Amino acid sequence: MTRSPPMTRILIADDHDVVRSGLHAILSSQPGWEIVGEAEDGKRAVELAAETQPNVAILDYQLPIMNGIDATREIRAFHPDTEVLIFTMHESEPLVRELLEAGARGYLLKSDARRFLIAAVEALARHQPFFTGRVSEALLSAFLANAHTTGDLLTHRERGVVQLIAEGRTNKEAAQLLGINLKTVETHRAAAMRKIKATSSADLVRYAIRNKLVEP
Amino acid sequence: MTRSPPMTRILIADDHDVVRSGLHAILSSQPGWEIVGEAEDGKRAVELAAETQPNVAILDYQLPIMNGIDATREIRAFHPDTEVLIFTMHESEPLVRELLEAGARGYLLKSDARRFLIAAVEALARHQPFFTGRVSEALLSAFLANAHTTGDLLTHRERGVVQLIAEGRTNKEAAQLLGINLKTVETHRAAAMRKIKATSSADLVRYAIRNKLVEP
DNA sequence: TCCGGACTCAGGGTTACACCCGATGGACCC
DNA sequence: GGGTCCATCGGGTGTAACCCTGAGTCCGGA
Repeated sequence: MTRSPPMTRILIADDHDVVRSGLHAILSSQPGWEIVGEAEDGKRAVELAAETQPNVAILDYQLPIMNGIDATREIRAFHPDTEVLIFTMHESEPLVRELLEAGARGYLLKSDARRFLIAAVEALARHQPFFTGRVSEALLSAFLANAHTTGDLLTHRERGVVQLIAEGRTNKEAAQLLGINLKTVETHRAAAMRKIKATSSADLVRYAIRNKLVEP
Repeated sequence: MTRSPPMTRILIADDHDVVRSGLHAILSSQPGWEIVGEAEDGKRAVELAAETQPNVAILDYQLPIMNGIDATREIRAFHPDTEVLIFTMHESEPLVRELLEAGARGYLLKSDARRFLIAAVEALARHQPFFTGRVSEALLSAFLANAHTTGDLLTHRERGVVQLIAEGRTNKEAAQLLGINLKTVETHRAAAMRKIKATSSADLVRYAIRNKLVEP
């Protein structure tokens, strides 16, 4: 079943189907490239990555249910051979830091897609980093040199909980989606609210929007 | 040069080339449909509309240089036969009002693209309105009938309550600030959430941010 | 090897909110 | 002068959220 030139297997995750169509159209025209899955939220992306074992996973940063950072972490944890290309609208350096820490090795702005998408996937398939915008490999090496410049930001779990709450989920729903106990969600939520100095759920939602965890 | 079945001539304007690729892939597979131009900003969209005289212009709302509303106005002013389909990420009622006023007759959410794009273009090509999401033809006719009754979905009191809640106040605090009873606040809040179809406080906060009642 | 942080879960209590029912008074309008 | 909408207020009930404390596992760094 395997062919002599190894296929580049690609997974696409974006909540807008027109973007998925666009990526599909651009990528599938390349010889030797194959779209092995399309997901519309982060949770499904992780599942599909487990099923299809792609070489490159192209993830929108703003994904429902599970954001791009957490999805990257999950994918990289269980399938280190899968390289993750983050595909996003915005440029934010704290964001990039967290993404690199999570294991992403590519960062492509949507406005650069047509020019650099092919090159980005080629680079990732060779396990080389690829960046557009102000992000550069220098940032990567500088980042990897001095590790823990991350301030008192939220932990992975806390961020995931905050996102779900900001999307309108109740604590109980978040617990079900994350597969953990309600009490654990309450703990993470309280810790997050303490860290970001939020005194109400509305504060938490506004924080999530400012930090692009969810869309307004 | 003209063919017996009249072609549907389509103009695409979106600042993300991957979205343009997606639209192109979906639309050009339809028999009798032709993409006559692609623009990446609003100014270019107006120029291309003048050159190519499309039947349907698909405009992203968030366009560089000239936004979707102004582009719609220009296109409709000089080429009333060109119907405008607004293609956007978000749903915002004041936005829709302005767009309808500017002359757009279609409103399609990007998340609904694959399901409804074909139907939307078909409708527009027949000079019929098309909407997805909470927008409906009823809104259009009601809007065109009496401009000011749909003026604002929420009443003054409801909007004030929504704003305070989105700022992080509790119902009780809002009642004290407004000098009314807690039960009254609960009534207004419930009415507002019903009207804006919010099922959680987070939905309400995001609505308030979208409509600029509060800062993120 | 010890220590701290992250993640997990739990009990028990108080408060706030959601949802159901109801009502009154006033303004506007045909 | 009777709709219609808005704004105001109330009772009752159940659920969810919030607050505090404690405590176990696991992992990586000093």
